[in-house]
Amino acid sequence: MRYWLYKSEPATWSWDQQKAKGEAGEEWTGVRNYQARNFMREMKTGDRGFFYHSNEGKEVVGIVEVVKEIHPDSSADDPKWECVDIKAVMDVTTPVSLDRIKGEVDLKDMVLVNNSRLSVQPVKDEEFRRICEMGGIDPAKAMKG
DNA sequence: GCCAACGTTGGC
DNA sequence: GCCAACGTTGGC
Repeated sequence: MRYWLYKSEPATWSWDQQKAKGEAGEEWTGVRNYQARNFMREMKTGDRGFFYHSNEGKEVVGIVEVVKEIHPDSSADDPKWECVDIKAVMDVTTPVSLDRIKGEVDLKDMVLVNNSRLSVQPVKDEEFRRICEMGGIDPAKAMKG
């Protein structure tokens, strides 16, 4: 089981829209960056992740899970662009802002802090657990597959 | 709205 | 294959 973080501008695709897709989930379309795509290639069904609102909010708002592994991105005209499907699992009770994350010594090495432009990124187990705690949710529940 | 960081493109 | 020019992302 690995953990990830997915960024989305709420004006484009919000956590509410993701939740509305329910158990079936939705394709994580629109990634046009090799690094981000390659991370999606490593994802397995059941992997958990954070849903992060970029630009507006700048906070972790939800927990998601991979429901379909890598496949062509239906929104792309070039087949080299691929994506996974993810579904919403639960809300983060108290959204965890980028400011708070930057304020935590234990989280200073997060990709989110050091490479602000990468839209799909890996999260370490300890980092995932810490942010769950900061968000007021039980890490055991958020992290179980 | 600005701009730093990063990625991509294309001329040579 | 280098690198200047340009485009995009996303925090501030």
